[in-house]
Amino acid sequence: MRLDPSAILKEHELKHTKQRVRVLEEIALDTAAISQPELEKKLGKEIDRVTLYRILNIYEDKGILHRIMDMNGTANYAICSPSCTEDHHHDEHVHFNCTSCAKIYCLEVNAPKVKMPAGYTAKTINTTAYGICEKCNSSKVQ
Amino acid sequence: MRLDPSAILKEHELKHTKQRVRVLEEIALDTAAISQPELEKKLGKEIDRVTLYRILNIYEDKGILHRIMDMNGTANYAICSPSCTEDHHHDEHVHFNCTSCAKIYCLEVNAPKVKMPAGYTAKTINTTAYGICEKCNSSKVQ
DNA sequence: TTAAGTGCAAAATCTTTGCAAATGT
DNA sequence: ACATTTGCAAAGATTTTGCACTTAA
Repeated sequence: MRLDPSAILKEHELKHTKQRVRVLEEIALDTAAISQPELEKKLGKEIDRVTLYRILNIYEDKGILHRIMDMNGTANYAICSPSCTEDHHHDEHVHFNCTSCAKIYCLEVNAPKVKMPAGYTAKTINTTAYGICEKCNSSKVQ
Repeated sequence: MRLDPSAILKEHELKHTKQRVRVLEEIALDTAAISQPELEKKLGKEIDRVTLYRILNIYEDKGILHRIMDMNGTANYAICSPSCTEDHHHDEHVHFNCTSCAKIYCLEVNAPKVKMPAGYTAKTINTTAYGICEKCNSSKVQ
């Protein structure tokens, strides 16, 4: 995964602080999206809870992270593809939400187009599959 | 929309109370899903906030309502199709979330199938389109 | 009659806001 | 040096829990 926290911050005209760098590092560790509670748990000693809220919000606004809500209404974050901008998130791939480990994966599969009924104009479409991920499937007790 | 609150309650072996009936009536008023805060606002004088939580949870467990999370992590509820059971919700149609009025519509369009990568087994797929709904489009100021 | 459901109070969480101190440019 | 960012405290909102009172069967 491409990741140079300093470059990303500079590119978006954000001040370079150790908290902001740590958040990006932590999120980049895994290809799956990470939930906010998980981030809190991992960074809780280094970063104040409120600061984490603010950093995640800024990152989402700037198009650095995209936010995926899971079934429970919990926010999950993943690094945006480089084509994401402040105005538009290109997260139109399929998400896979594992019902066993709760992780959300961004699959390399484009979301299929859907025909809208007359009068409805869709701007973005979000597709999320729920099931068992590869890791959980292979570690399954038979 | 099919709706006989008493019959639904009986069918699922739930006691018939006026609060439970009111919740079903209120949700059935609109074809769009209704958000929990909206329900609270409408029923707040008749039903305690805590009771509403409990009723909505039971209804979801029993397969009477299905819950759709919106972008903000707010729960929205719609009446399930009659084929929904306690074990499995058949809400595999497309949802349309209007970014103007915030309503969520259950469209009569089936969610397209998506091919999963090796190792991933999907149980259900959820597709949500974001955009402007028919009502908002037609009342739009030019 | 009695098991289940409701409402109220209160605890536990989660999220936002205000402000003084610390930090990056 | 100065504007921004952070951490803490506290307010606000949401969700859960416990328990006495009420209600449906």
